[in-house]
Amino acid sequence: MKWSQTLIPTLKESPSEAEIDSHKLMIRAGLIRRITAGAYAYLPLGILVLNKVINIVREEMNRAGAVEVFLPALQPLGLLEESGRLSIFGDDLITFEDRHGKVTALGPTHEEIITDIVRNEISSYRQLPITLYQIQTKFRDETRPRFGVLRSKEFIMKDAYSFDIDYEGLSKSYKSMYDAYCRIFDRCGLDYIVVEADSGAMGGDVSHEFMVPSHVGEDVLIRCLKCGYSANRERAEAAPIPPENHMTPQPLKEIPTPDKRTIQEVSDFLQVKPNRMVKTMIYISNGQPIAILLRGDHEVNETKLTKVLGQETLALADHNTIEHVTGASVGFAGPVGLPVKIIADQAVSVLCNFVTGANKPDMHLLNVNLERDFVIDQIADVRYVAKGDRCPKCYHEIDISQGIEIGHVFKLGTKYSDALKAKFLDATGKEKSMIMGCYGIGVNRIIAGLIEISHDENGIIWPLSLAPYKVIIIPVNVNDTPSMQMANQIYDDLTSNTGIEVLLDDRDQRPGVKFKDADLIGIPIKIVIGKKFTETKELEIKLRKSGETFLTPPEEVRSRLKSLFEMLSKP
RNA sequence: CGGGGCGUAGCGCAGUUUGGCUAGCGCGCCUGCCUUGGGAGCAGGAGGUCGGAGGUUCAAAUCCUCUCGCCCCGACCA
Repeated sequence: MKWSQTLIPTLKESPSEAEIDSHKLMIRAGLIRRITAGAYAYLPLGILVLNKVINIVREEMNRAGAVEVFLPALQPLGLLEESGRLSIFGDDLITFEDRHGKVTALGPTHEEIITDIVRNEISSYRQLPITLYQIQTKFRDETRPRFGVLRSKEFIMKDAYSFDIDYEGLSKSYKSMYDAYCRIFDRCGLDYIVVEADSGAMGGDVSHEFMVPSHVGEDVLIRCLKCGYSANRERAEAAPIPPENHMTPQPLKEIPTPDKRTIQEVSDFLQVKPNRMVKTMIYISNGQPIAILLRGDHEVNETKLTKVLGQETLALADHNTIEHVTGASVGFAGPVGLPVKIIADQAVSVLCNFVTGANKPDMHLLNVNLERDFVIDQIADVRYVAKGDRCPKCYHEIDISQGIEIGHVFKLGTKYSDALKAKFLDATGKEKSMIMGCYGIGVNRIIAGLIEISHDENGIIWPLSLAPYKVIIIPVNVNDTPSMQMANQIYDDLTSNTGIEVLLDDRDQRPGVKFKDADLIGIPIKIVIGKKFTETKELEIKLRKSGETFLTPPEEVRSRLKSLFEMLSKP
């Protein structure tokens, strides 16, 4: 491609709408333009990269034995109702009413559609297992789109669904997808880590997330840098905190704390550290109020709590309920004398002489102790891992960082096949639910994630595998006939004889402009035709990443490129 | 949805507090000259419903009301 014949609108200045590096660079390098909040147009350079990613994904899916389909963006609400996810997606679902008054959704994901197809078309174990996938735009009315294509209202996702006759088969399908994901992200040049995840709204049990560590990531990574334990925030566990056996219980004491409601306020007022305090949170579970005890510096993990309670519905109690249950306004709840079921987090169960609310207005209790002052119904792990916690496997201090979620695999089991009645007859003629797995990749996020970890002050640094063009030819002076002839000759040769994607910067711009633009758009290899060519007929081949330069006579360009490609392809 | 901010040329911004000539600046764009190894220089030029609607006023980018859009923090989120 010749620069003058395509559209690569680079910007010298950073657009004000962008906050993070990948977003800024995608706009400055002319990959994308925002059309409205959470929706982006991909310009010529952007779609070239997008297609590179898609091709890699498609190749690896096919290699893993998955079969491609293409599903509609339009979805009837009925299927979502049938699976019970209409209310779960709620306002995230983008819907509209058609001319007949029928309400239709823009698909946020496709479990229901694919399951509907499979239940209609597959009825025998002889047709299983099968894994179907598609690469398609998904729509979600995110409450707050941000960071460019990292969180947008429409985004491209590769989603795959496996159907097996038993759990052993599911494990094989899962493993096969998991391995394919590793190959995909490796080929894209991403540094990623795999974490244990909770399956959340998807249902099912086993789940892994593929994350690119990055300070702009919206997901939390809990890792042990010693033994390799890794999990996401919902899933991560900490080693139990050992009991404080050296402390002797002190007499219980009531103390006035006028208008001190939050842990921080009480902590400052009483000069007691938050980790010596216990907060009492009133939840409504199955219509009944229950109390959750947490250390003052810890946060409740509702995912874990839901599992402990075995309840589908769980919500914080409203202020009226709290006052009714505790006898005091919000901020003064405590376990002593509380007439409801009490679940204590493990970290609370090892404390002595702690501070709690007194269940009286403007009063707290000092030197509260378990057993002596109140009894609990259950000890459980219901909190998020916090700084200072230790690894549950090896007791090394745990590391908390952030990451961008680029892929997620789930073992779903029969959640959807039961709900949607996707059944088959096994070899003995018995009807069974299909065993499902689902596997997603955020295609746009791969691009943004890659840029986050691969750029410098001059712009993007593409790996060979994703680069929109592998080589850019820069004739320093387009008005110098010999240089231009040389540039065209190499361009024609590479384009027609090697299949290497080449961009020829034929613009009549000063060299500085062209070098800066080449760096900004991140082309891995530059071929510069300039002073050296005029003097000695040599071309300069320069690498974007390292800045290394090789002087090469024109007839050796192809062989030089070949060896450089080999070098750059190595991880 | 709560809090904060912004909307003036393709991009980045000043001007708005305290209303007042033809609405400015940098980058980009067009023409010419000159220049050609890291975002050159000179000269000339094009480009604006000041987000939109209504109002106050002799006069509105500026004040008032309504409205639309965008960004940030939080809540939310496979």
